[in-house]
Amino acid sequence: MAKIETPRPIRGTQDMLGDMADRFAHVVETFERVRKLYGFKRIEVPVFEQTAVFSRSLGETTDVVSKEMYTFEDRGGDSVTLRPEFTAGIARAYITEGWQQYAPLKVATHGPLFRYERPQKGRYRQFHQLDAEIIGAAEPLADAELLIFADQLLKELGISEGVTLTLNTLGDYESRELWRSALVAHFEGHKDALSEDSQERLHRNPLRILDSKDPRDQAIVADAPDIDAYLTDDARAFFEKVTDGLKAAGVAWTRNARLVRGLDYYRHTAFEFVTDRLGAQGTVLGGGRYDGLIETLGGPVTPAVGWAAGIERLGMLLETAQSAALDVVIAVENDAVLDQAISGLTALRRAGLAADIVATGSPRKRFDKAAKMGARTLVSAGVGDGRPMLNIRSENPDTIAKLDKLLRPAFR
RNA sequence: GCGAUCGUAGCUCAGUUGGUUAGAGCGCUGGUUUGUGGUACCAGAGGUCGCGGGUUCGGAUCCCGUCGAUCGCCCCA
Repeated sequence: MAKIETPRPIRGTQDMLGDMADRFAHVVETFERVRKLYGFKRIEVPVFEQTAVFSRSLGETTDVVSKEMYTFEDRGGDSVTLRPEFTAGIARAYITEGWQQYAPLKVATHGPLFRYERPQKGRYRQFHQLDAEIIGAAEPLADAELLIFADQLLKELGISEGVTLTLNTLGDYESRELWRSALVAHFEGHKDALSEDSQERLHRNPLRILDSKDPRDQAIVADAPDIDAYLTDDARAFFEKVTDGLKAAGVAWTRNARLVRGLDYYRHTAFEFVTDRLGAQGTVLGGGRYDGLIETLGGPVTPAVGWAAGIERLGMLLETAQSAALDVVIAVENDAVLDQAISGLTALRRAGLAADIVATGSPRKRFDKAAKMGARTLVSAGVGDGRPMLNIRSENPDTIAKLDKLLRPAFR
């Protein structure tokens, strides 16, 4: 017989057990709790969509569309794509499901996303994000609320230490175009001194030169114009109202005039919560206002703003894993009382206690094995003088009384 | 797509300038205490040293290739 070869996991996917899985669950549970405090409705949207949902919304950045999406043909010959982000799918649902009737709509979701990239620290091909959006709200108050929500989430996760909110405005359409022209003019003037990558970016995506890591670009970037000089009065007023909201809520932030978004449908607010504790992947939560997107997908002109956060990255920042500790573990030291133990175990669980049983392997070793499981209370079940015996080991008399009441009937 | 580092037991890792039957801890299985015991003691199972080729009397160790992992570049919706 030829040896059966076990299929390997797909590159960039993860199997989680123990510590990482506990961290993951804690992030999601915290998000679900906080999102309700802000009145965000839970929604579910498909994991895959017609490719057009994403290719149309991502538009010009052809690299992303052609190389970095999981796109394939289904049996009917339709091109489908595993969602690489939440926003486009939610925007599509907003249009096709008639959610316009609920505008302004505050929604939240979480789940897996897929991007065909080389994995590295905090970057996977199947990864997971939390997502919050406000659709149909043009006021800066919506931006501020989303940011205050994000801030509270990070604080409740206990990871706000060492994480800073960096904020910028991309202005309205007019401001943005003026700024872009000024930037291109500036970089054209220093074209020869730019890195090869940035010379390429100059044609494709000039705003991206601003966050180049190449030291040759840094000096030129430092002298590049900020958007401030090009903001229209409306755009300036909008940004001020967002920051006023943050101030009123006591949310700290720093201006990063170099923070940009590659896609044209982004307007006004752009933000990232960043840390230096995750290697090259410093963004923990990011988002912005995308007033142009829904129109791009064939919907009505609809203002919207949102953010997403990597669950894995948030999990990595948690101080300690919140493992689900057992309340009780029962060591069955004699198989003659196995039925009694199962009955008692069931009674514990029905009473809402987290309980488990050790009833396999050498009976003599079961007690030690149970002790290693780290339950709050250890119970041994055996036989003494020919009768079932129960020993509840706890320092706390109340605990003993409570467990005895639940377990004793099974052992009579 | 590019670069650097790394692949030895289920897991975490030792393994000398190349030298004879490849090691530890944890985990797993069994045994020991005539015992109400808190991670003990003893033993066992488990490895063609990622895979393929080369150099050599001899390769886990050196060289080449390949696959995989990690971290970074590009990209970052």
